[in-house]
Amino acid sequence: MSNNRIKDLNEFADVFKALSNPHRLQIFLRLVSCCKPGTVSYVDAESSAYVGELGEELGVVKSTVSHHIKELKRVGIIRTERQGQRIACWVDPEIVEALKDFFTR
Amino acid sequence: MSNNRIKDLNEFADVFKALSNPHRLQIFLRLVSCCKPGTVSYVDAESSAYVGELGEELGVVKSTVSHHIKELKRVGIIRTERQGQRIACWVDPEIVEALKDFFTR
DNA sequence: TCTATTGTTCGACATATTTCGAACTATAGG
DNA sequence: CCTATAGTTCGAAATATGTCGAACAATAGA
Repeated sequence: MSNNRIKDLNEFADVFKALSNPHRLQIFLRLVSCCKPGTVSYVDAESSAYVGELGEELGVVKSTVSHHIKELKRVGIIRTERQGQRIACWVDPEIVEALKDFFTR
Repeated sequence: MSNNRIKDLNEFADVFKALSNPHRLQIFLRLVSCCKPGTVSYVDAESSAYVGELGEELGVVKSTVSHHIKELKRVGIIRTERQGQRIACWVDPEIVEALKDFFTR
């Protein structure tokens, strides 16, 4: 099925769209530091951030941050987990690998 | 100047935006095969394509292809050169390197 | 249970994007 | 000089995106 190719194409297009907004790209860069080998699935203060923090850093209101987080999550760039009152966010290391591979060939 | 960071950020955001449209991403993938070492700045039938060809492959009218090509060019993803009546297009190998580096760290 | 904190959802609005077709420009070849 | 081919520019229309503020939901702690 060459349908797979189209699916892949559109999925990558979606990922790039998610990264095409400066605020979302900033969120990505802020979070991506956790993707060193060894911290892969471990979430702590340095490898993740809370929605509120991200909003302050970006200078946008929380509803907008929430919207961006949702989009980044939808396309598989970040993962989230509730920790008490707050939601921790981190980049999925697999997507970074996939993107690296995408440009390596 | 940490202004550089913002400039970089917005430039990368622009590149991702250019790749976020499925038609433009298809053009990129169609052209990127030329980025093997050795064909770096050489434009020939296999490493480039003409605007008209790309349009047929995508199923969009030429004015739309022209628009997409212009955008891909604006952000530095592709380069073009007139060859007689036609315009040859190819991916700038440097941007592929930059993108690879972007996801490697 | 009441309150403060944190985040989500929703509606509204302004702006940007994608695409088309028509008109225009550039080049090659009689 | 005329004509065909290839591409660009422009204007219009439909759709998508980014952002805010208000209202709502979940959690922790007194």
